Amino acid sequence: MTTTEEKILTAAIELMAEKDYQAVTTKEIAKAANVSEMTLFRHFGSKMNLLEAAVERFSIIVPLWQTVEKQISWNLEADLLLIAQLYQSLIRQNKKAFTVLYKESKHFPHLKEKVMYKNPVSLKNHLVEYFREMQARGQMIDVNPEVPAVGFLYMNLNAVLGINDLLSQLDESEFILQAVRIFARGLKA
Amino acid sequence: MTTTEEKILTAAIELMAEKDYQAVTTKEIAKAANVSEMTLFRHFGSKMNLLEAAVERFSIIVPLWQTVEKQISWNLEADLLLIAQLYQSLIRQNKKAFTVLYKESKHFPHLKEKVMYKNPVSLKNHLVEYFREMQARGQMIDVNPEVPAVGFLYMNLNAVLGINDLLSQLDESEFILQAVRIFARGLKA
DNA sequence: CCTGGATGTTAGTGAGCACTAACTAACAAA
DNA sequence: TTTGTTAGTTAGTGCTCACTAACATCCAGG
Repeated sequence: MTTTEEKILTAAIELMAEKDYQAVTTKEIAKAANVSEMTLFRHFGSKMNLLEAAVERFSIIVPLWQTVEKQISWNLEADLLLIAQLYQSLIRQNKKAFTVLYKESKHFPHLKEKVMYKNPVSLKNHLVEYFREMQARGQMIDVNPEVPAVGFLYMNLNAVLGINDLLSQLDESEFILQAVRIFARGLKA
Repeated sequence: MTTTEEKILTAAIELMAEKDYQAVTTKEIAKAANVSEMTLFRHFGSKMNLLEAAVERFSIIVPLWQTVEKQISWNLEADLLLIAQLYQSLIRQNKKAFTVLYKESKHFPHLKEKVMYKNPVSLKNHLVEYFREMQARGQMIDVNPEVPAVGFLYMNLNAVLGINDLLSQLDESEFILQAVRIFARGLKA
C-alpha cells in the first residue's frame, strides 16, 4: 500500500542513482512509477522539485553517536568496530541519495550541505573527541586526532561507496573487521 | 602556443568535471575554448567522440611501481609513505578525468576499465605482493594482505578526491605522513 | 445516485540541443 | 597565382524534453 507519491519518489531516486540529472526524463520516471506523467507534475510541479524531494526523502540522518555512546567500552578496537558498523549501515541506507548528491551536488546545494556534510562532519567531531579522551586515558598514541578520524571515515565511506571492483573477492564485513583491527593496533598506546 | 585541438580538449574536460555529460553543451565547450562550434565538430565529429578524447587525453597511466621498486627499502613506514606520495600525485594529475569517469562511467565503459580499473588494480596487486613479502620476512603481522592493500588505497584515493571539506584544517601532506605512520604501526610485526 | 478529488489520456507548445550545409576569410606552400 | 588547409559565420533541421491545457474516467463518502 504505497501511495502514489511514494512510488514516484522511489522511481525517481532509483533512476537518478543510475543516470544523471539531465539524463533522467520525467516520462521515464513516470513509467517506472507506473503513473502518468501528468500525475508526477501535479504532485511535484517540476522535475527539479521532484528530484529534490526524492533526495530528501531518502536521506536519512541518524543521531548515530547516541547509539555509540550507549555501547561505548573505551576499548579502541571494540569501539571502532561498533562505529564502523553503524556508520557503514548508515551509508548503505543513504547510498542512492549519496550517489546522486555526489554527482549532482551543483543541483542541490542545500541538500548537499545537509546530507553529505553535516552528517559525516558531526561524526568526525565526535570521533575526534573520542580519540582525545582515549589519549587522555593514555590508551592511544599521540597524534593529531583529526588524522585517524578522517582516515577512518574515508576508509568506511569507500568500503561502501568506492570502486567496489577493487574489493573483488573480499567479503565486506570481513574487510571491516580486519581493517578496524589494523587501525586500532596502529593507534593503541 | 596550444593547438586548436588541445584548447578544445582542455575546455571539454574542464566543463565535464564541473557538470555532467548531458549538461555540457557543445556550444559551451566551443565558447570556453575560444573556437567556433563548427571547428569542434570538424575535429571530433560528435560530442561523444570529443568527450571520449578529452578523458583519454587527460588520463595519465604511469607504471608507478617501477619507481617504487627502485626506491624500495623494505621498511614498512618508509615504503608506504613513498607509495602514498606517488599514488596521490598520480591521482591529482588524473583528478579531472577521474571525476568525470566516476560520474559518467556509463558513457565511457572502456575508458573506465582503462583508467579507473587497471591502474588501481595493478597497484593493488603490487601492494599485496609487497605485503606478502614483508610477512615472509617476518616484518608484518599475519593478515589477509588484501585488506591493508585495499584500505590503504581507499584512504589515499579519498584524501585527494574525497569530500575535501572534511579535511578542512588538515594539511594534505601532513595528513598523508601521519596516516601512513598509523597504518604502518598497525601492520608492523 | 451524486459529487469531488485523484488519476489518466491526448495533443500540443516552446525551448534547447546536437549536428549539418553552404559559403567565406586567412594564410601558407608550391 | 593557384591551391589546400584550417577556421569562422549563418541559417537551419530535426529531435527530445519539460511542462500545459482540456477533457475523460474512476471511485469513495454522503
